[in-house]
Amino acid sequence: MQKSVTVDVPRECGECPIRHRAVCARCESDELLRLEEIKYYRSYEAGQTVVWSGDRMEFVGSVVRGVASLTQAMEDGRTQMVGLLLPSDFVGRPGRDSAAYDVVATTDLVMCCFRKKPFEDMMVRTPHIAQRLLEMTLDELDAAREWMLVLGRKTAREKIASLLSIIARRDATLNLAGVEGPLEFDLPLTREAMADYLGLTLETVSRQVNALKRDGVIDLVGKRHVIVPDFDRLSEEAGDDSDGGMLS
Amino acid sequence: MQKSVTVDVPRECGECPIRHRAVCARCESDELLRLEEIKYYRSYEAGQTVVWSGDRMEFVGSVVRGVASLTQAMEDGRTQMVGLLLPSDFVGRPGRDSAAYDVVATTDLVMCCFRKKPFEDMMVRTPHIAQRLLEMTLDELDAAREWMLVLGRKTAREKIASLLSIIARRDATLNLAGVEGPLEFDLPLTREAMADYLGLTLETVSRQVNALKRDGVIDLVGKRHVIVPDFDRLSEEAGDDSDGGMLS
DNA sequence: CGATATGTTGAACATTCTCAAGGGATGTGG
DNA sequence: CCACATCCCTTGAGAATGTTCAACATATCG
Repeated sequence: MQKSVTVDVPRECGECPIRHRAVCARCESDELLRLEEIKYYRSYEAGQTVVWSGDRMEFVGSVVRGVASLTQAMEDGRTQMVGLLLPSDFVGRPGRDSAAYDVVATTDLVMCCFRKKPFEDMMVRTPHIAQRLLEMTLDELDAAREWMLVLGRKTAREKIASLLSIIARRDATLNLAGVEGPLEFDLPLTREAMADYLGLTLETVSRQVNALKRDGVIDLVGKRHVIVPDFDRLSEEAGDDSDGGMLS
Repeated sequence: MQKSVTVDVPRECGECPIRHRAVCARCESDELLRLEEIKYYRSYEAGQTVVWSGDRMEFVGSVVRGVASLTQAMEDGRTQMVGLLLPSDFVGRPGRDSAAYDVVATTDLVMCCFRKKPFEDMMVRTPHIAQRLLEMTLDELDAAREWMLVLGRKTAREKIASLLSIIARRDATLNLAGVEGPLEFDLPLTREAMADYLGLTLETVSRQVNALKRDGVIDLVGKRHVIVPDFDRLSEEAGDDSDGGMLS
């Protein structure tokens, strides 16, 4: 069942693909050396649960490759995704020892982990880490508030367009491409996961995705590969300021 | 128009009512002295806007008394509240110079302010402030994620119950009362503000508040004073875990 | 007093949900 | 290689929750 996943991640932080965006972004080379001593990699298959809500958090870490989601569930099964973790995002909360949310790998996933205690010790002695973590947490808070607008006030169609717009934008920044010209990316989420992110049902997601396709806002190759011929058009459909609102 | 508001706030941080919960909570007495040098108080009347989204942020600070809200608006007027700031909550983001949200006083409000630059300088030299700010930001992020569940997955009735439950809880902790026995508090929000918080219309808020009253979940004195005879009952109506989920 | 802000209530309507059925694609065991 | 199960997705029809629009109530304030 447990397919072995090849972990071709550089041993040295200097060559790490998320070196300049992750929690270690501000570290000097001597600080990196100390991080290297305590870091280790873990891999997960798509669908695997990384941490269960309520469980003891043994480690914190960064997403290196792949996508993970934070979800919250009610007893009756209603589920809301509350975070979409892309490469360089941080998982875990220093100073808390049980997880508040389920963390699930939505694609194959590689994480750079630190056992919690050594990391907390390092945080105290390494202001660069705490500074960067504060900055990242503030960014996440902004993203969460952006989502609150999506969840509370947007229509189903706008919600879908918003999600596509965010993924497209993050994908573009990760690949160092601008948002000019056509964008193209793979959806890292099933229709159900999109529904959980957007506070919709998967049927509504399916209908609205296909409606956007019919209207030429997006094009689909298969079910998951999305082409955005005109990013501004997508932004309009998302109800965002025409002049690309600057998110993260 | 600008009614003068009496500012009877202690000049000394040692006597400040939010001393142990605000961004200064971890400061030593010498650090407090330096904060005292750069702090100043500002008062706002209910309804006044503290900062406009997009404006230059001249200061950051803490809510000392009263309630403020963070709201985000779309061009067509749809509005979503994304933060409810109660005493001890922090306003402003160090390292950013224009406000991302409208900040509005929903009741008369007293803030303890620091001009942004001196505060940022102090943050660099005073780890206790940065540490506390990180902690508070992580708490806010948790609260935002809790709200995402409310916005995305709860019914109108559950949304109202959730909001009342949160206000009741924060009010109780501020007054050092437990959540045992009947709770009582004033709603610091109009029906419209509640609607903006919950992603509803004000009509739906009105109907559901009165439905909760009809069903004996709450009692009302006037339109704004709420009595909660049984907090567990309210939590159930909110769709929360029966065993009071520990929020903040 | 009239003007304004806040809150309530009703009836028609719309968007989204629910329930149900079915369509590929992939994988597995016979 | 086929039969079958499973996963993911699509589509339809009816139901339901919440919205919209409108009227009215109540309180405060100048």
